[in-house]
Amino acid sequence: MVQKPVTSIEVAQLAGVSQPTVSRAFDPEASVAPETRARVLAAAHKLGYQPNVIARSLSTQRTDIVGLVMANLTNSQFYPVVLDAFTERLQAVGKQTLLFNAAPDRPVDEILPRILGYQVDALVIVSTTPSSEIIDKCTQKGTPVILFNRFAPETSASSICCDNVAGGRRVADLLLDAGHKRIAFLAGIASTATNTMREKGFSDRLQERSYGRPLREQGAYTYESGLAAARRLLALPTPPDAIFCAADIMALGAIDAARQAGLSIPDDLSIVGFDDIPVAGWPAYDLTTIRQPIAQMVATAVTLITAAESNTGQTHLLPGELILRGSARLAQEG
Amino acid sequence: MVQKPVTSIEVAQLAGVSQPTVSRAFDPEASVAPETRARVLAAAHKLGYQPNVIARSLSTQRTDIVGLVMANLTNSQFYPVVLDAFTERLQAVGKQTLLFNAAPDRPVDEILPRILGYQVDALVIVSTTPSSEIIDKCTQKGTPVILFNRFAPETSASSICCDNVAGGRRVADLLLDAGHKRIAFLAGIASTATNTMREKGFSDRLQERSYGRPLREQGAYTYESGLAAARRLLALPTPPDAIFCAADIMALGAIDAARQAGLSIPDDLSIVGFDDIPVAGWPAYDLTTIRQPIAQMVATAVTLITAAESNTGQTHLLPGELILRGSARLAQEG
DNA sequence: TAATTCATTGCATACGTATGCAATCATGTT
DNA sequence: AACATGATTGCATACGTATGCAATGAATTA
Repeated sequence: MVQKPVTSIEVAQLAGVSQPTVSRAFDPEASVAPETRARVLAAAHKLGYQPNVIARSLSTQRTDIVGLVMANLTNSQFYPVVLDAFTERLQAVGKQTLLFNAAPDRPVDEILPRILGYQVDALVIVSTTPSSEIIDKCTQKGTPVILFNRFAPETSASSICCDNVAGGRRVADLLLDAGHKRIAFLAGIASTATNTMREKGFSDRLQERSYGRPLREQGAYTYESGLAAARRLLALPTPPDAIFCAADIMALGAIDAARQAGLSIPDDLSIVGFDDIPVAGWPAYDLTTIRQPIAQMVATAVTLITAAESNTGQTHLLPGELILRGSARLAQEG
Repeated sequence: MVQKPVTSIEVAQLAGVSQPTVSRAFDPEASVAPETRARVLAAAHKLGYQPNVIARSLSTQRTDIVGLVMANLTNSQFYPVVLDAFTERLQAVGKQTLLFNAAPDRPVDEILPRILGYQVDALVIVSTTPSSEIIDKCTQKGTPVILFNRFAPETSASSICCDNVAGGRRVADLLLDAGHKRIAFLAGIASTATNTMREKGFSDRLQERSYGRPLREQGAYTYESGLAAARRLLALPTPPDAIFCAADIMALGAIDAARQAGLSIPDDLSIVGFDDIPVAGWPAYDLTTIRQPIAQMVATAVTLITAAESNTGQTHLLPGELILRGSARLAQEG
């Protein structure tokens, strides 16, 4: 038997107060006599009353819901970690996460209006870039847009990124310092900002140190694509002695490709990734990589969300950290 | 500059109709003259009007939001796949996902009331079991509760499970048929239903075929725990020649432990997992396992959610599928 | 003691949409 | 031609909570 929902009115009747007083009793800031509040809360508990957040939202014009748009949940092994961090941080500040799955084949622009219908307090978009028009539409409606690991320079959206350029440069130095002579870049999807920036930092630094252009193979941010691209590289007449992969998940594929080819890592081939997903630390892979500072990135995002002032259009660049493991040769000491 | 939100009233004025007519124009079932609807939709488009789902919910008593409580998002590699499937299926039927992170150290019971405040249409609880009291409280309030991969027999919650017992039995047959003589079970967290059922099916079938009790080591549904537990097993005076792991993620750790011990898989040691997470199919692991039918499980859950009648307390048991790969020896032919 | 201040509470109403009911009008029926 | 039928539409109101404002009463001050 479904009982009809308990409202603040019934609590008010039981406690012998008015409905607004019940409302105020649940607001820590409100001015309510201590014994009144106690009486109301007791009545609420007795009736099993739970404030209706939906109704409150209608009145306050705030939902405490953050829309989170995410693609690639399954394959990346990176975004589950991001999602975990987001939900936890948001819950900690009393906000909830409305999750939207951006199917890879459909443009984000289609689902954003639906999300706006839920009156989310903010919109975090991970690993996809909506059109500038739709971003500005959201902002005009008062919904701040935060891009995670993407850029949209000419828009009103804020961006939070790992410093991909610096990371790429750091890897270039690592490989050159170790004395590598045939260096390759295994690219992620070419149109993504993460790939562009990482490749740019990597190539620029190689050129600065007069190495020239690295070999290049195209991957697609999946294990399988990394495996296949690495095989192509290793089948070259003169295969590379070091591969920088635009993401860990592809680096894992590259490691397996190298092992299948009978190569020893890092003696025959150094492999470096980017992200530091959990598997990268497993002894089976022991992948040298650039760690994205997920905790700080998420913390920054949550700060932007909770900040009263609408700080739009900012870009926050957080430094990655080189994690030295066993998959890449190091410079000879002494 | 934040423009004030567009409401159905303004659309009505522009279209020259009443507010209720605007509301009806957005309801495909409602009786509205075609040209009226066209005029309203045109006005809505012109103003950038998007129905306020929150306000609608207050009126209809339905939010089209499904609460999804999830633990272990990061470590399992299994639940991201489930989450992906859920959000996609729910979006396909016009529902959204409000995601709650059940921190491992905090009981689910604490966050359920908060979720109820959002008036979710249904509550899906994955990989955690709330108390019976709180389940019944939800059901009484009209919120159906669906447990995913958990049981709560004496409650009003529905359960959707892979047939873990049958899966465990199937693995027992596989290992016995292959002629294994020293069989071990690497357990997940002992209090979970998944572990209990898998172990029960496995042990029962072993006994039915008069093998006796398997060796047993305790894991915790993480890679590291699988690695450590497998090491303990392999350090025994007479180590096992086959290990059934309660979850793939632990099986991966077990494989790495075996390799580090210099063992060859499956010649020296067969390893079988459960779940069929993406990594299980990678050539580096090539793990024989029982695949959980995630798509069907999620489809069943969504059917329960969308079904008009409140079908509570049912248990849906879906069969897993044995995926034969290279990590387990097979019976000799002929 | 009278005046002032402040805390507490209730009243009235707003938030944006959906829906039962009645009113209107066009169409078809006898 | 009078009437029945059915499709559209508007009116009034409900959904549950929050908040500006006024009213009340107690406490403080002169």
